[in-house]
Amino acid sequence: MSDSKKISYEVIKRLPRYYRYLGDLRKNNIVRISSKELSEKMNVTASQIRQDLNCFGGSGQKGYGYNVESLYKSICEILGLERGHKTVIIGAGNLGKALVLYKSFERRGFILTGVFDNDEAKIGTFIGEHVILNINTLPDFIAKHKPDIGIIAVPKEKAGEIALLLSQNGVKGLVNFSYTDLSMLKDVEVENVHISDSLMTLSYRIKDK
Amino acid sequence: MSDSKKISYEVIKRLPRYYRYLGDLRKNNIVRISSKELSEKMNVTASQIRQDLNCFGGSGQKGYGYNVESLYKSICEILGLERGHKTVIIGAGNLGKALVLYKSFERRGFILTGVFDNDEAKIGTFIGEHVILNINTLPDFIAKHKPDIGIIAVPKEKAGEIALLLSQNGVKGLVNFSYTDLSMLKDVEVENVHISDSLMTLSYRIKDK
DNA sequence: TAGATTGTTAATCGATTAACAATC
DNA sequence: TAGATTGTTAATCGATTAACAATC
Repeated sequence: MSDSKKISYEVIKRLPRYYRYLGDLRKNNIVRISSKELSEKMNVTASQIRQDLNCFGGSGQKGYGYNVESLYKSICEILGLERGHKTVIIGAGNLGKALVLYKSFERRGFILTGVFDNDEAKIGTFIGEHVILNINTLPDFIAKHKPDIGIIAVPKEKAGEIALLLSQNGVKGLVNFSYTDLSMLKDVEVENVHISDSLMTLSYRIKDK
Repeated sequence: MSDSKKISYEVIKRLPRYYRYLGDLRKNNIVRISSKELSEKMNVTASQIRQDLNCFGGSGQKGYGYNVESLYKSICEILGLERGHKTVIIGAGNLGKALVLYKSFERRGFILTGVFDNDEAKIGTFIGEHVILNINTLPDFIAKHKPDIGIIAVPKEKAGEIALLLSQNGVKGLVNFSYTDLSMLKDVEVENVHISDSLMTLSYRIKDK
């Protein structure tokens, strides 16, 4: 019941992975699982699993393990996925387009409410069922629709400015795909997805092979 | 000079970020920088920077700091970026298409040599200048062109099979975009880019705002 | 009841930070 | 020389793992 301990970022980053594995178990109609069994599937220690899950109050049962369905639902709730976050995507280039068309976000409770660009040639055209809106109308749009999350898929030169615009208008979180850091911002949480960084890290790891 | 200490994954993951900041400094014709100045820009401790950079033998100079150009080049070499890794992209869906058209990879030394799909309707058509090849021809292609890195942008049901195919044919590293883990594989390094996970983590972080 | 498995405390391990002698 | 700043050792902090009493 104590939600008071601070949960480390390390733990939070692992939650989506637990959620994924539990989702699979659930689909396969598996009703219960022990930390030991799950640890073997996920290739982590059982001890870590018990520690992690205990950050959110005992969802297991001694001598039995964890109920898959109820643990799945708990994690969903802890992550705040049941709220149906509204998102906007800024940037209708190649990546932006791919993100608009990526249906899986919606399946996980993220609802795309608007797509924006500053290119006159693109504004008014469609990506799937989404019309591309003028970036100038973003403040009004946010005031009206109150999206939580902004997804930034613009060139790095524009990213800071867009991030500021979003946060100043009340967007709470950003996913940043541009090749720059947006960590200087107050009042907004930022998750960076730097695909280039992953490639570089991989490059290092395959050096001696 | 001692390359013998083991470098932790934590440090390796930070290298691309150093590389990015040094690249910016370099573009602005800044010649030298101290760990203190860099720490302020990057919002980390100077101590961490010195520790990190020292994993690879002293590239700094006491009383002076670090030479931007030479440190930039060192990190480039440490990451193995100067080798010009050949890549293949598997999956010509929305994400695959965006990745093919994403020119920045090439700028950072990753050379796209082939794009593959299993959809007859797509095979033979072009994305930019790249023709989509039949997935069945992948083993021959790898034997001939020897790509290092495979980028997996297929639905999760196919990902395991594709990963196995790539690794069995000698590809050394994988970047996995599909919503599943590919960590069970031997003989191949895997970097996961789970965009959904970032959204979920963000969802948690904005809960109380 | 006996067996299983959690929740949780204690021990270990590793990463980060602080401190400072070495030296440019 | 005096000042600056590294490389590196030592101290601290936090995360992971081990252990086990509690209990279903």
